[in-house]
Amino acid sequence: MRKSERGVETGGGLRERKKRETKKRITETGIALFLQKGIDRTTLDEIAEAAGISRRTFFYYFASKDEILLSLQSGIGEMLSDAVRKASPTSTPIDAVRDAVVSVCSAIPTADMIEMDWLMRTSPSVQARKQVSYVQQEGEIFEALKERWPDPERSTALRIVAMLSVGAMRIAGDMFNREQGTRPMAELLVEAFDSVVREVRLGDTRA
Amino acid sequence: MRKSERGVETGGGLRERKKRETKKRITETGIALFLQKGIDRTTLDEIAEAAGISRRTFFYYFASKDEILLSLQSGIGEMLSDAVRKASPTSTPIDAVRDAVVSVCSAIPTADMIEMDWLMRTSPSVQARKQVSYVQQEGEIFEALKERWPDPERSTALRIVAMLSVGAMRIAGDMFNREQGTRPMAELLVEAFDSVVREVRLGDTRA
DNA sequence: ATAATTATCGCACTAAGTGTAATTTTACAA
DNA sequence: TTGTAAAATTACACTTAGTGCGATAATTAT
Repeated sequence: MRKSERGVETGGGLRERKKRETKKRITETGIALFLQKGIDRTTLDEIAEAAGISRRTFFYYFASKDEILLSLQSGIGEMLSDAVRKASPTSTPIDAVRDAVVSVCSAIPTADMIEMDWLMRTSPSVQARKQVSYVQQEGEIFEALKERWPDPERSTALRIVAMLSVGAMRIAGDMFNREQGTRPMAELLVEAFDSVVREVRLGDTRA
Repeated sequence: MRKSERGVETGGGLRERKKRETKKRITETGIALFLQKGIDRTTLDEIAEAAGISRRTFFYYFASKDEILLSLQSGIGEMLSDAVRKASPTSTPIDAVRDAVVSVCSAIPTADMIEMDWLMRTSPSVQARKQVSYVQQEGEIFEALKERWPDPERSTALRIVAMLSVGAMRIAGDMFNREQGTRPMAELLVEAFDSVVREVRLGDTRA
């Protein structure tokens, strides 16, 4: 009888589901507290208690407090790389990245983006790690581009494309913040990429 | 009589001189320990004891352990900006930055660079802060470029130049590390800037 | 000399993060 | 069903970074 009661649509076993739920609960309560009182004034004990776990268990899921935020941003890099790898062969590398970034970012609600953007800027340590993640993303984009356009002659050009792409993303992010999220990120991204491409005439890089 | 004994060539008062000496002593003993046992395995107590000060006094000079390293890198940004502001009006913006970076880096002994480079890569937190300093430098370079080429029409182009410059610096840094400091930084910088300019045809950006 | 700064220090405290070992929960097979 | 291996959760003690505060000693100015 227990057997029939036991998880009917348990997506991948009870254990993993619980784990996913716990991690999600920690993340959500953590972010909620961060938004309430700021990252620095939120202690791990508070997060643990609010999430109904012990202090020690927190470190079973995250290596540090900052990683709550970073865990949200992770996964985006992979989605981006995948999208780049599937890019149309007729497009320019930078257009491929642009389209990938736009499509990935479009899936994120603007409200969430504003919150994340605010949190990222409040704590210096998180801001520092964000920069690191930018560098990582640049590397991932570069690798994806190399797979899609495997001509070794163009390798340097592709690295520059990756650099400029991340640069455009940062420009768009700054605009988004400056305008308090009035305009959607996708729009700002297109603008930023366009201005970069225009200034640099990157269209020529192809073929 | 005391009056005549008192500081003859005290460069700016006894107090300031002592302070400078103490700060220098902390920095040097700190770096020495970092190189011996790594940043993470060096505690503040060890640094303080080796430098002959109390743990508390350390925080009178530095806000954190990492800042020992960062304090060395500080000042470079300013030198860079100054050099850019004094650039020849006939040169291309990116060439101005290139020359500035090369001249500033040429003043740093290769041995020191290898040490610093190694230290920066060992500790994650320091690495993160290094990325932040890159972003700051990009901003400073951008501001300097705008002063030198004040045409508002070109502002975006200058921001991209600043981005690409920092990118070239990072590329050169990676090469420097990969080659274990076999070739001088100045040479690698010239190469990196050249390849960036070549790929992107940045010469056209002028005029 | 005396008074005002300023550097140095000690102490107690908070909070992040780690090591270890015990305990509970889940998975799986006899 | 039950025993057992593996994984999740917890408690406890510990190290270390960093802060607040107040006392003390050294420098400087009057």
